[in-house]
Amino acid sequence: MKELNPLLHSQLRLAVMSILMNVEEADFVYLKEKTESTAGNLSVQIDKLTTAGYITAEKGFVGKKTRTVCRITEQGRAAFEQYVEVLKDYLNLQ
Amino acid sequence: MKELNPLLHSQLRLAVMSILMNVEEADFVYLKEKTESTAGNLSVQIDKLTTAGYITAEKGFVGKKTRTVCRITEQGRAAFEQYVEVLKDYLNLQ
DNA sequence: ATAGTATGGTTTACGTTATAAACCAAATTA
DNA sequence: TAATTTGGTTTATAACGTAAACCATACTAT
Repeated sequence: MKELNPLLHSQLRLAVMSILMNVEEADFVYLKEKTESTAGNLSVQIDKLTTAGYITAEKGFVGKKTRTVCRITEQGRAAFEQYVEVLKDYLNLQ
Repeated sequence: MKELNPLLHSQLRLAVMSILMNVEEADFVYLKEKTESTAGNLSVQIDKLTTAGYITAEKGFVGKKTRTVCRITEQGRAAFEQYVEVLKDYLNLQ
């Protein structure tokens, strides 16, 4: 049985990646609402995904308010797809 | 997004459950080989699954050697299937 | 003006968890 | 009978997830 990428095998990080797989971009506030996570937890996990090169997080402004926009990278997309394939074995799917 | 049962969202415990979903029974040595885990780690995780009521672990003898035989319970089977359904959302499957 | 509150986060401290190392008893082999 | 193997359990540690505390700026009410 292959290893499950530990960076992705975490509920909140997986949720973030899952969302980013389906949208072009998502900001911090949206991710926080969708995942029902605390800001602190989300911040930490976004950092980890960013450091790994799985997502990008651009900090900008909309009017005078800060806004952090996240996007999945090609590397992140590949890692996610790979993770899904491995997980299918564990779940006895297809 | 629903919660991922934390008891199942662990590589080794998930591997054990996955195996036990497909066989009537499996002993400690077999699980250790299949999962490529250390005995200590496996022992701990089997305990947790047993305490949760997801598997049973019968300690017996074969000749003079001890042998721990594991089986999944109905509760464990249900929890696994439930976990798979929740996870499918995260993985964007079906 | 300024005190209070909301927004959009980051940093830090803590408890939990996974994991390996150390250990143990019994059986087998040299 | 000494050493090794087998089949595990217990314990110590490091990593991890999480929430609480915090910070800066913006907005609102007085």
